[in-house]
Amino acid sequence: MQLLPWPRRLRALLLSCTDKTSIAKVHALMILTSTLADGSFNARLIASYARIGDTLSARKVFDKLPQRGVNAWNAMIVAYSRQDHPSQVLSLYHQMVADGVRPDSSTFTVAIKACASMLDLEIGEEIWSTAVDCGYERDVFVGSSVLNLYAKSGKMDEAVVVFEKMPRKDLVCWTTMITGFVQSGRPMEAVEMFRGMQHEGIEFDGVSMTGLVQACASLGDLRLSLSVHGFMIRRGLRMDVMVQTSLAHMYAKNGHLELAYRVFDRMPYKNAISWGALISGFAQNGFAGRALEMLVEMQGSGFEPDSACLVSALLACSQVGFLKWGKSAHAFILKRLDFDEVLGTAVIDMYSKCGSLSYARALFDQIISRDLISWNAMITSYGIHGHAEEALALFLQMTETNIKPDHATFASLLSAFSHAGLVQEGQYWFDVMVNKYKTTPGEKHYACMVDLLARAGRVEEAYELINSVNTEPGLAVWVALLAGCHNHGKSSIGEVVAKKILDLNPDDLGVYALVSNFYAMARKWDDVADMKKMMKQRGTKKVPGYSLVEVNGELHAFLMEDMTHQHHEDIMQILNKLDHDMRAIGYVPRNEFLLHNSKDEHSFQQRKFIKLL
DNA sequence: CCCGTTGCGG
Repeated sequence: MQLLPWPRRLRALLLSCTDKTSIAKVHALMILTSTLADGSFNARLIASYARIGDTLSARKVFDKLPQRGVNAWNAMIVAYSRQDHPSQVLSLYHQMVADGVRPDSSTFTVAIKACASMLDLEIGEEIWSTAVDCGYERDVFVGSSVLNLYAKSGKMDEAVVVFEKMPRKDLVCWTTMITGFVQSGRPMEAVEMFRGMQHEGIEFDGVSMTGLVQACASLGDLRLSLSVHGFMIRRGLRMDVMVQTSLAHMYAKNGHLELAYRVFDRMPYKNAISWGALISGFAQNGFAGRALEMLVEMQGSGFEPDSACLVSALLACSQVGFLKWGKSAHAFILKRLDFDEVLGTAVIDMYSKCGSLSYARALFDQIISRDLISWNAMITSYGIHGHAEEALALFLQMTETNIKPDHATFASLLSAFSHAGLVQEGQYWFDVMVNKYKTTPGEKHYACMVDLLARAGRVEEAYELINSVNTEPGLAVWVALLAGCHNHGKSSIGEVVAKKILDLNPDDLGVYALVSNFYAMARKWDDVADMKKMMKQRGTKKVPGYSLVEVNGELHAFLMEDMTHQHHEDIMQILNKLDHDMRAIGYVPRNEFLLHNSKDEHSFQQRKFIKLL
């Protein structure tokens, strides 16, 4: 065997080390031979410790070095970056600059990546400008890192400026732009970027394809999705877990659950995220039972659900008011997972939607990590349950934190006032929102205000409010106004509004029921007949509304004219008694809301639904 | 030669 000269043997030895003891032996050898003083070798030793995840030993070597070259600094910085410690990366970067060591391409790349992961645009831009001063403006690595910094900060227009100035754009640069556009909610531009990359003759890989698939997912265009899927099969792309999971999610998110399941079922290797893609798909498309079933199946297959899976499961429980399962999901989280903002908010939302407002509030007060959406969820909960004073109290408490209310916060607050019928308060806070918080009111806010005024019978004022806005209001606003017209006998405005609603051609049966009831109130019998006809046509295509009640951990579903419940007789008896008692204290039922159509088909679909649970 | 892009959730 031919002996290599000492330094080269050391390098080969270090590369072959896979555990701490063998690295320590080479380390000792380096001390003996004084090789540690060599800037390129001490960096390799640090990198070796870092590669096996032993950042602490790497740091010990680093700290003991008599003088540190750029490679030693880089090795240590990369070690922290690998361990996902961006703040350590930045602190070392600053120390290095203070020590008078000139950073290189690798240093800038990793330092800017650290800023991107901490969403610190300001420091990132500062480092970028230092990099430009040091002559790295045209560097692909530094450049792609900067693209990612802008992308993660939601500044895609700035990213485009940098991107277009880059003399050489490689696969990673294009991919960063594609995923950046997707994450900024601009999927169309992501698709255009992919086309641009193809046009430049740069071959795609699994990562860039994942970006394109995510773009398809958020566009929700089935034809595009299918053609992209076909394209990757034709081009023989190696399908790894990530690509397949993103494909399954693309179909699942847009309600094509059979297609999603087909992709999922054929995956040779699955992980918790793949399961999560399917569970969220079922939950978000109203298949609560299937979502929960999959969570159980997942555990049966030996996978530990992660926090995203539980968020979807909680959403499923919220939708059907399944408190028993929601509670066990909560218990699972306490036992196995850490509460973050998302998970905490999902549990709060579940308790609230399952009727346990006090549990929701107790949890809200208890969890440490609360962000904007957590506050919004809690304020919404009070609003839904009709507690406008509590909603306002919470809002005021929120203004004392450093979390700033956004458009959704005000939408929740205004909706709380509208549910409670507090007109003056609603108007006051609408004014505060516009003038103090400089929040431009959107569709939702106008819908709340119109609802608020219309419920109070101030239909003309509501109508004026709509007309004072430049943009054409959407369905929700008109519906709120028409409900007011119906309840307060305002025929003339109502007729205009009803026509607006019908022009929008909504696919919600309840909306047609409202229009029909309005016409009945206005004694427009021909229009009532038209509405009934239209509802009958559309009604057969839609699953009807139903109520779910949980008793002792079991869900019971109820829908019109369905007599399949095992305690049907008893329930009817109690309902009749309640109806009698209510009438006795002055309740007048509003029968015009009742619909009678295609009961047999509905009952059948309902039974199918119950089976899924 | 190292460094940059990477799938599910409120």
